[in-house]
Order: sequence, then structure tokens, then C-alpha cells
Amino acid sequence: MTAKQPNRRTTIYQVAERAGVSSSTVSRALNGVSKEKSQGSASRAQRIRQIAEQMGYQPNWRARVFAEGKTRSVGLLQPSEDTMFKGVNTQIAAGFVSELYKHKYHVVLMPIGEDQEWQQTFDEQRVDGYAIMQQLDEVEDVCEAIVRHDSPAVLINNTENRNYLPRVLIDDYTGMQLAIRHLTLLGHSQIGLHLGTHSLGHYSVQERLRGFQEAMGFKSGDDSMIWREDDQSIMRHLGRGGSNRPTAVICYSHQEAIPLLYTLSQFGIKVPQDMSVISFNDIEFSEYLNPPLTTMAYDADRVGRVSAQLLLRQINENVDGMERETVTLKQHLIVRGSTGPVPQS
Amino acid sequence: MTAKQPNRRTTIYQVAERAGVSSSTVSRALNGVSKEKSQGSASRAQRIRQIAEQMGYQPNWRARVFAEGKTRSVGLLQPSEDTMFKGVNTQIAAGFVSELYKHKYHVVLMPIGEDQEWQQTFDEQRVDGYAIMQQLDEVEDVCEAIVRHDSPAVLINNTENRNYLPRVLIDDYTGMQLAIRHLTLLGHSQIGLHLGTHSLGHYSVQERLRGFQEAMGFKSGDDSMIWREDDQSIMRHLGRGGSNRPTAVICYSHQEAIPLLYTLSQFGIKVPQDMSVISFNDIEFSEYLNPPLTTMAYDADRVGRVSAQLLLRQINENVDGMERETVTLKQHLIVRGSTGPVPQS
DNA sequence: AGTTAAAGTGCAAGCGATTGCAATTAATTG
DNA sequence: CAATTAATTGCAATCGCTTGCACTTTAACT
Repeated sequence: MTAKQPNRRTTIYQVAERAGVSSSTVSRALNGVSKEKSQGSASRAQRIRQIAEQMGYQPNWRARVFAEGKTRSVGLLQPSEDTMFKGVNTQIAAGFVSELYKHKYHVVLMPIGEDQEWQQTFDEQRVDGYAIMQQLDEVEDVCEAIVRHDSPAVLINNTENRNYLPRVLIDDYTGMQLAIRHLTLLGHSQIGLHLGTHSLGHYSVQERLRGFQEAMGFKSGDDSMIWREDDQSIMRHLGRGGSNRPTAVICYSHQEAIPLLYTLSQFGIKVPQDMSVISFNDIEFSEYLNPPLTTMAYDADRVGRVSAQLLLRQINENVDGMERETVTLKQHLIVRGSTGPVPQS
Repeated sequence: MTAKQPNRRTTIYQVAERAGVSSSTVSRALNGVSKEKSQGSASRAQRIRQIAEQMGYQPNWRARVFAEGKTRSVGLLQPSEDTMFKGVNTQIAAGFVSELYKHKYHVVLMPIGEDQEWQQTFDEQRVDGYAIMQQLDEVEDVCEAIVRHDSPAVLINNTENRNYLPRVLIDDYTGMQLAIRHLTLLGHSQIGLHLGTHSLGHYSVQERLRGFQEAMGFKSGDDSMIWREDDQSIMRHLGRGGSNRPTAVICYSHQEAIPLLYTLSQFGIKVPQDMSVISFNDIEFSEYLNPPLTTMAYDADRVGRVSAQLLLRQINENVDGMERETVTLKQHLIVRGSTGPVPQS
């Protein structure tokens, strides 16, 4: 019955001793710092690597992080209420994580809630950089902390007052116009915008709203076709008579669209015969809804990857004073069964 | 034009000097190591804390992690294909992250793919423990690494050959029986099980299958009512005549149920009048499907939290040689509109 | 007050890498 | 072959905190 070994791992010093060189040489051989131009050094480095492998040497992450002053990881900031990613956010996060992993960077989840606990994570410099997911309410607070610490960061389809941080945007403005054009070409002119209960503070909401108002030529005061409420009361807009009775609805996202489809079917309103529905934020099951949902979509994986790249560049190239860079990605229309010609009568 | 400050943060030594004590005393005062029973020491510790605050001292996470030999973070292992969490997994992860955050632990995302890159993350001892999400295909490889390193870990609704790691299970076996009983009470006797393309290697699949076979009293060879295929070919089972024509289908998850509902409606088969459908893994929109989907559900948030607790206990209590502990959580039935009495005729 | 036990403190040694600098060795050139 | 340049190496400092140990101070008790 042997006592549990303290499980000491082989250190760089042990490798050095065994190889008959100094620890610095081992470090450099293993990290490929030396150019290995000379005849002998190449083979020596080779030998060191071999010995290290034999001894099962693995660099100690904690020691390295401490010495380098970098954690080789970044924080992913997201609202803590629905704590994890929903819908497209899942895919954005997937691309983001995957791209960073490729570059040996890890992603640390940082839920941001009302309690200011997350502040501490910032102060500790727990990570080398930050990515701020869309629809995070506390953007301003978070960005304030980021700027204060002068940390690398990237906003994912989000904005902050200072307009200071680099970001990756999704062209919601043009996207909305494409959606409207699709409906217009089908003959619709009375089009409603169903924003649900999403906060007007969110970048996406603002942009889609702007695109809508501009394309529809509304006086900015007129918002009788812009609905900010939950599913319960949406029907009083759809059921109303008169010349401005809507024949099509644009939903902010599947969160609004799916319940809407349900409610419409409850009221016996046929989609798309009586009413066209188009949504933003394509999800996995959009095509299997009843009817299949016409949506605006974007390459969420790419959004994540580009965000990661923007972040990595800041971290590694040591940009002095962040130069704000903005990448904007397009949306495209996926026509399915929920939109059709405007009903006659 | 001042040069960019190297941004040196105040260290524990600076606080010590200012307070006229040694660094160890500061460390202990700040970490609450001393019991502060004596009259003077309490106020002294108080004073040190005050000075530290004044100077804006923040412990350096990297140094602390290095000194302590712990990273205060855990890895969340999940398949890298659909890279991030889907459906209930999202909620499990949410609970998991939230619970750990409460205990000042961070969650590092570790996508596990075919390339063995993740191995390195293990060897580096990047984190203090691991949580293995359900439906991770590489469970055996991963667990092998975990056991080799003797790391704290928890399996979330998953199994491995050794049967060695603690885990949190969802009672899929009983869940399946509840689902079947619900259908039986409605008069159904010909019930199909739609497993989609899920691998039989997954714990949930095995358990639900076992529950199904046992409750239905099938000879283990008879699997004419167990379908493992995609949506395209599922109809040939549902459309067939004869006495064993199914009148109800149990879907492995919404991934099967949503497309099935769609296909059925395409074929003009009414749910629940002609066919009852019940699914596992309740998701946000189950109630808004057409018809609203009857599902088996469980408290995913709780699964995540319990997993976190199991993991933390191992990490902090320094259990010598992991003692396998299994927590099993129940499922419950949510009756909605997709199940009804067996059709006459 | 004197003795004993408990609590608090400072010293200094880690933790395990990376890296600037000076010295050394190897390659290159006239 | 000597002189010059380039590449490699080892020494030792550094990163900032925690912690075991020996010692001093304070509290508790007879």
C-alpha cells in the first residue's frame, strides 16, 4: 500500500540536468526561440526535445503564465440572466471559441449580472482580453472597466458611448431593408415590426428600427406599425381593420416569430395566405416550423471567428492605444414558406 | 505627450511597506487567514485592508495561481462539432457556470474534437477539474486522461467504462416509462421510438432504449418499432398499415420531434387526432410549436448546479482517490397538445 | 503575578517558467 | 589563418504571491 505520490511533475530543471545544459537552453530549445542555424545546435536542440519527451515533460501552464504575464485566455462576456447563449449567439460563440483554440487561446465564460462581481475578474486581470456578446445590457459599465484597464477587447454586434473599441457588426440596417424589399416585391405595403420586449438600447434593435423607419418612410413620430410588446397583445394590431391593416410582420427574432406563428394559427389566420411573416436570426429549426420561416440570416460562425481574430491581433501585436477597427458583415435573405403575395380583397 | 505608462500595479509589498508590516502579514490579513481573536490584531488587519484599498491594490491572479498551484477554474468539455451547447445543454451549462461563479471559480471552454489538441490542455494542467457534458463522443479518451492525471471530474449524464468518476444522471429510464404510461393511459399500444441518428453509445440513448424495451415488453431482438434514421424515411413506418401501425411516437429529442411534426403535417396526418407525439428534452419553444409539444423535462439548471457542487467538493476537499458518487435527478411529464387519445377505427 | 496556551508576525524559501546580459562558441569573410 | 560577425549558451534576476517555521506577542488560566 504505497502512499499517494505527491505527483510531482518533471520540471524544466530536471530536463536541463539530464541533458547537461542550463534551464534557459531547454526553454529556448522547446520554444523554438533559437534559429538553429549552426550545425551542432540543431541536433542539440533536437536531443533536448527528445529527452524532454522521454521524461514526459510538460510545461507548467501556471508557471508560464506567471512568467510571461499573459494568461493565454480571453473572457467571453454575456448576460447572466439567460446565462448562456441562445439561438445565433450559440453559433457565434462556437466560431469564436474554435478560432481561439486554433491559436492556443482559451475562452473563459464571464456572466455579467447586476451584482458587480465581474468587476473583480477584471481587476485581477484574469484574462488577456474580452469579447462582449451582443445584447449585453451592461455594455457601458463593462466597457468603462475595459478602457480603464486599457485591455484588448472586441464588441460583437454592440456599441458603447465612447465608440472606442473595435467591433464586428452585422449589417442590420441593410438587412432590414432587404427584408422589406422582399415584402414590397410581394406587394405588401402595410408592414408591421414586432420588436417584442427587446430593449431599445441594443445595437441590433436600433439598427433594425432605423432601417425600418427609413425604408417605410415613417415620420419618426409615427410608430403605429412598430410594436414593442409581448405576444399576448400583438393580435390587436393584426386584427384591426381599416386601410392600414398590416398584411405582413417582420419579427425581431425567432423569439417573437415562433410564438407569433402559434398565435396566428390559433386565431385561424393563415400564413402566408392571410399574413406574411419574416424573421431575423435564423435558427436550426426555422425550416421545420409550420410554415417554414422566411428569415434574414448571417454567417454566425464567421462573426465569431472574425471577432477572435480582431481580439488576437490586439493582444499579440501590442497595439499602443487601441485603434478602433470595425468589420461589418452582411445579412442575406432565406425565403421559405412564411411569406407570400399580399392577399387580394 | 507622455509615454504609455508600463501600468505597474501595486503589489503586496508596496502595501506591506506602507503599512509597516511584512508581506506575509498583508497576505494573511487580506485572505482572512488569521482568526483575529486578539484585540489589536483585528484592528491592525482592518487597517491593512484599508491601506490596500486606498492604494487600489488588487491581487495578481497569475501570481496567486502560481503560488497556490491551483487555477481556480474548471474545464467544460463538450463536443466541438456543434461546438456549443444546444437545447437543454445550454441550460445545464448555465447552471454549472453560475454555481461555480458563486464560488469564485471560472469555467474554461474545452471543445473536444478528433484532433487530439485537447490532450495538451490536460497535460498543462490548465484547470483544476473537468465536467464532461452529455453526448460527448470521446468520453473514453477523455476519461482515460482524467484518470491518468488523477484530476477531479464529473460526468454529466454520461458514462465511461471504468465506472470510476462521479456523475450526475438524469433518470431517462424512468422518464421513458412515464412517457409510455402517459400514452398507454390514452389507449395507445402501438408506440414507436424515434431515435434519429443519435449514437447508441450515448448514455441517454441507452437508458431510454432500455426503458422503452422493458416497458413495451419487446423481445430484445424485435426492433420494428425502434427507428434509427433521419426524418426522410420515418414516414414509411408511420404510413404502414396492419395491426401494428403505430398511433404514437416517442422522439428522442426536439431534434427529431420538430421535423417530425413538420413532416406529419405535410402528409396531412393530424397531431394528436391521427398520431400522438411526445418528445424528450423540453426547449424554450416547445409550447409554441404546432401543436404544442408534450415533453419529458428535467431541471437542467439544477443538473448544472449539482454537477458544479460535486466537482468543487472533489477539488477542495482533496479526496484521496475519487470515491464515485452518483446523483440521479428525476424527469417529469409536461402534457401539451401533441398527445391525445388513440384514434378509433 | 506567573505559567501556559494561543494567536500573530517576519523571514525566506519556494512555485517553474522566461529573458536580458555578458560570455562563449561557431560560422563567415578577407 | 586571423579577424569579424552571428548564433548559442549560462547565469541570475524576475514575475507576486503563499506558507512552513521559528519567534514574539497577547490572551487565558491557576
